[in-house]
Amino acid sequence: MTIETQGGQRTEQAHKLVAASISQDLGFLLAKLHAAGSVLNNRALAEFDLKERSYSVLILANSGLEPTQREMADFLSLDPSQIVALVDELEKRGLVARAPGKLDRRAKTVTATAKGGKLLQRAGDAARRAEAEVLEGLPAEESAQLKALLRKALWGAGLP
Amino acid sequence: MTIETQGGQRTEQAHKLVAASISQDLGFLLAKLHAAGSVLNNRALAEFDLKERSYSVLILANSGLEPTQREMADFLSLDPSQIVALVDELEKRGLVARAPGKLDRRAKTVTATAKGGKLLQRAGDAARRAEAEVLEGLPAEESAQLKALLRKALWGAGLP
DNA sequence: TATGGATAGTTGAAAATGTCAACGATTTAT
DNA sequence: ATAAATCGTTGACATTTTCAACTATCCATA
Repeated sequence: MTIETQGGQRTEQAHKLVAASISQDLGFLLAKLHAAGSVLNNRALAEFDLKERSYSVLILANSGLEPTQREMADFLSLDPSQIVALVDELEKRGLVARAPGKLDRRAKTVTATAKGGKLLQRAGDAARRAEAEVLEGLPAEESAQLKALLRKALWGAGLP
Repeated sequence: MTIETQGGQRTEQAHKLVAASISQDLGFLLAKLHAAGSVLNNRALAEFDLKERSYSVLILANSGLEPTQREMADFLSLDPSQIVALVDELEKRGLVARAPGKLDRRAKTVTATAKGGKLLQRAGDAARRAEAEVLEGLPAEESAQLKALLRKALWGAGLP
């Protein structure tokens, strides 16, 4: 993810437009790095028939936190109906299972199956390689710093 | 953009799922902060009948760099056909003008009109306020650091 | 404890976006 | 001169987003 190379192929020039003031705009920077990262992520995950979305759901399902679909929707900033579709697909493939909420029978918790956990392990490796590629312009310390700042912006100082 | 408040309305709980490992994933963090920011940005820009996209195009048109549509598409990570639609709309509103490229008559450069420049000034104020809101969890120095790291990840060390 | 109002998941339709192939006009390379 | 590539544009198609409605369940309270 820097200037001249990306996955081996030449992809984007150091652009004259970098000089424009929009290069100081947080939203633009987030969108652009996210767009670049999505390409690499989805490319890496395609091997496992996953996309960023389904990968996220699978991670949450495998977290041990027994999230409900609603919690996933809130956390992933997705509409509940999109979660339905994503979980449907993962469930059909035997990677996750729905269970009625223990406390609330309206809710359904989603947990990864053993098969889902195994797939996730391999997919996670690929995703981490893709992330490393996105961050290849930053030394390790700065990568960690970037992620820490993003977390702090989202959730404040206290949390993870 | 921290935990309990956003634009005055309560919006998202400090979520139990923050504990999941996906909170360490760059793509997820970028997507989530970008999603949160987009809501605020678009809300702020609606007053001027702009969205993030058209706002970006207007900024580039007003940069003095006389970008071509192709350059804009590359820089904004959009399909050229989307630029056509965005420029069409801004041109119809008298905010930008197309001109044939001086060197290359296939290309068209897009520049902001005086009217476009004025609107952009006001819209820019609103956008900056929205950005400040997204970054309210970070002290000024860390906000600057975050943006610097994003730029470095995108374009390497040398640039802006 | 029964009733009303909220909430979880689901479905389906409508709107907005993204992706891609084709075309004419031009440029660039041979 | 000709061939191959590039720019903007159009239109078709797929994917994603957004939203309203519906059932089942929960919660508050009269």
